[in-house]
Amino acid sequence: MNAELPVRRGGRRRDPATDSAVIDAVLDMVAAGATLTGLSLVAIAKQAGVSRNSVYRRWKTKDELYLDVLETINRPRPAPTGAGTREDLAVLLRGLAERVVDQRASSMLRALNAEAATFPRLHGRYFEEIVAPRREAMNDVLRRGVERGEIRPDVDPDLIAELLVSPLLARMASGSTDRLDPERTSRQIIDLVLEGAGAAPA
Amino acid sequence: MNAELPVRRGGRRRDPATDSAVIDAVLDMVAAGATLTGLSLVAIAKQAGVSRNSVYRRWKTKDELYLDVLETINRPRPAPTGAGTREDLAVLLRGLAERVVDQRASSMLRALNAEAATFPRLHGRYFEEIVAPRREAMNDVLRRGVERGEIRPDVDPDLIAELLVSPLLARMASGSTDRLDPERTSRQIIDLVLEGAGAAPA
Amino acid sequence: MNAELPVRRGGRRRDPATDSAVIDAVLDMVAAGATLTGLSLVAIAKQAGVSRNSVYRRWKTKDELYLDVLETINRPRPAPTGAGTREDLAVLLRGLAERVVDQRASSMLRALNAEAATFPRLHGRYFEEIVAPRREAMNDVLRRGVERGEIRPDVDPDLIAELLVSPLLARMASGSTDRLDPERTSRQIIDLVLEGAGAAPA
Amino acid sequence: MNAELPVRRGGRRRDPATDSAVIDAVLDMVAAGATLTGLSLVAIAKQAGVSRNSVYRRWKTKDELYLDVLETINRPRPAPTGAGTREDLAVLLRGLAERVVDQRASSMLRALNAEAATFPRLHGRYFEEIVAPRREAMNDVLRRGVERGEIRPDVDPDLIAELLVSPLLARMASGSTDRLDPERTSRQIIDLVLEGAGAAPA
DNA sequence: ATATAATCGAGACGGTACGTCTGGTCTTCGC
DNA sequence: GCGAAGACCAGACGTACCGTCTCGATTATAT
Repeated sequence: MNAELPVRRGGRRRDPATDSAVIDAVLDMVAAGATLTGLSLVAIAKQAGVSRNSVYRRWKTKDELYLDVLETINRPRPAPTGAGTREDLAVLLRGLAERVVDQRASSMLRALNAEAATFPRLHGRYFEEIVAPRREAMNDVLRRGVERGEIRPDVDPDLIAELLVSPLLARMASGSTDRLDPERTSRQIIDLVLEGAGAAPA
Repeated sequence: MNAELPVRRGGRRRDPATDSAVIDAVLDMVAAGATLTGLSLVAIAKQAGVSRNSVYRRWKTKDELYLDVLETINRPRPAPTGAGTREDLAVLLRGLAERVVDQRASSMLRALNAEAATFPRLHGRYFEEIVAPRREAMNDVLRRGVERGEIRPDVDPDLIAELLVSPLLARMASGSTDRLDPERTSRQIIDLVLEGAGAAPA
Repeated sequence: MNAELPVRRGGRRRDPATDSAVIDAVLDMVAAGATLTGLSLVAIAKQAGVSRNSVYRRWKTKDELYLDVLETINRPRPAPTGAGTREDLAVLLRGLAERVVDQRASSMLRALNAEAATFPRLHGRYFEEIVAPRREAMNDVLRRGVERGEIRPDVDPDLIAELLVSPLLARMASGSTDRLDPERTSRQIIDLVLEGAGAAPA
Repeated sequence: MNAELPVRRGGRRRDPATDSAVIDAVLDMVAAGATLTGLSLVAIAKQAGVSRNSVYRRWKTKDELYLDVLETINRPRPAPTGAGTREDLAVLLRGLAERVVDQRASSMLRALNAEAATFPRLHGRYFEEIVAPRREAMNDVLRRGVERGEIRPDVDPDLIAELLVSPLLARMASGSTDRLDPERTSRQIIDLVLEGAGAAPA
């Protein structure tokens, strides 16, 4: 897990509980309002109930540590069933919504977005490993939707995708994830985007 | 502007250029990636080319200073013309998009959202003075749209509003405001939300 | 007093009490058994009741600080009256003995001798400014003694000097300065060195 | 040699080379300018090319280790021949001078004197086992000298002893043992102390 | 032969101290 | 009075080291 494992030639083993205690501490503190730059390995160690030494031994910089934290966040993404466009979109949006509802995960991601400039490597990794695959999956579903005749072929699919995920992303960014029921909200968004808000001209 | 003005009995006058230099410094540093908690009055003074003393004389805390910075951000909001729903929405969205494109303003707001927990007073003010009025205006337009028969009456208007503004808010949050043409993007969003992405059943 | 004084263009003045508090702290701690290498500016600051900052502002290294401490030790050396060899020697030895009796001074010098290798510059200064002049004075007195016919001309004067001062130096080195009466002990040493311990062959 | 040897029921034997390597390391480092408090078992282990474990297994504290080091220093003391006072004194002083010339031994003793307060037990042992017997021997010789009519009976023998040994002790304390020829210097000191530096009144 | 037992090097661990840096306050100077 | 310079205390940070504990490998004794 840690970037740089020394060659094992003997000596005491690292306590695996320390790793998770530290990562938990990071998530808790960020969820409590800390910024990524504001956090220090020292403060994290204190919160984790671990000696500074043990933290610095594992991660030289905050960057490396946050990478491992990100790894923890990156849960397996849901696979669309292929039953139908509406259902496939629901699977994807529900997956996103569930992450948004997870206070610790969404706080971490919000912080990462806000401080992307300070942690370019971290932000890049986040994009490649978390954002990109999900965006790709969404595109696949939309493409199949067009083939099936369920999605208008004359609209930029990227725009459709943006319309679908932005409400959830915006909530994550603003932290207003209180009254968010993943299942219900996903459905509502999909229905509205597919059918449109405009009144049918009689 | 400043919370506490001393009784003027003589002596040198405060240099008004100092005020704007400091506020500019804050906006520049936040746009450059600084967090609100991470900034210190000392660092700000250095960046503004002003003595620490001059900053502390004007603002006791970061909170007070940021309030004044926020004031600067809060440009007059555009008034819908009333010509038609589609046009009115375009006016509102264009106003939002223009703010999103402004690097310094959008960085400040992104930071404020990310650290809302740390600056509750500030965040409250931001909500009351910037978010609420615009949300109200949007609701007005949608209500009139329903009355005019241009907006479906069977859908929660809050959800429609959310769909309309979220793409721009999400871009602000993620900082990807590069290829954002306020006029064009606003139109695209409105069109898609009103007409829907689903193919009409033949 | 301190090596590097900044150009004064304004700003708060350094508190002179801090200087002496720190120097006192050093003397006290060394007298209490601390070694020169063992002492840290941090510990000294704590003992002096002063912030670390204030210490580091004045002295960059322990070396510089100890130089100033040494300055304090270097009290004016007594001048022989010229009345007679025995009396002149008494003046010099009494001066040395008094310094040996001073716990703080003698502890400092003992420490300095023990760690000469670690503080070569410091030890050099000590030798030049404290040891050398006194050694010179002793030589002058002995030379005059030879001229007056009060000191044997056939013995190396350096050896005589060494015999005179070593008992006091040895006591300083071993720290056994308890029962040392400067006046009485000086006399005894001089008497014995001049007259010899050997029984006159009848 | 080491305080606490485990009951032997099997297992690997301790490498005797380790003991001497460690003790050598201590003597070398002290001779190189280290203080007794400044040395740590860790640093000693590194210098000795031995694992920390092996050091701590043998000595719990620096105190215990230094005791063993002291043991090494304590070479057999020379026995006066009884041929004559002058010769007996020469034997004793030569023994002392030889120890003073030994860089490692004299550095160790100088350090021990400088830090006597920190290592009272160690210093006590040093006094009892090294200083006291030699001082006693010196007193014996002087007492016999008085009986033989070679030493003035009207002078405190302790003062005579002090005069004899102090030049060598002072050199040890100051580290100036370069140009010290044990044989020659001992003779010179004895001659001068016995015959005195004062010119015989014609 | 095969337990048993101690040594040894490597290294994790908590604790402590160090020197640096920065933040906010206070004090002095010059305009 | 204002702005600039800087002293001052408090506190955090990252590093380094110390003494202890834990582990695998090795080496010797005892069964």
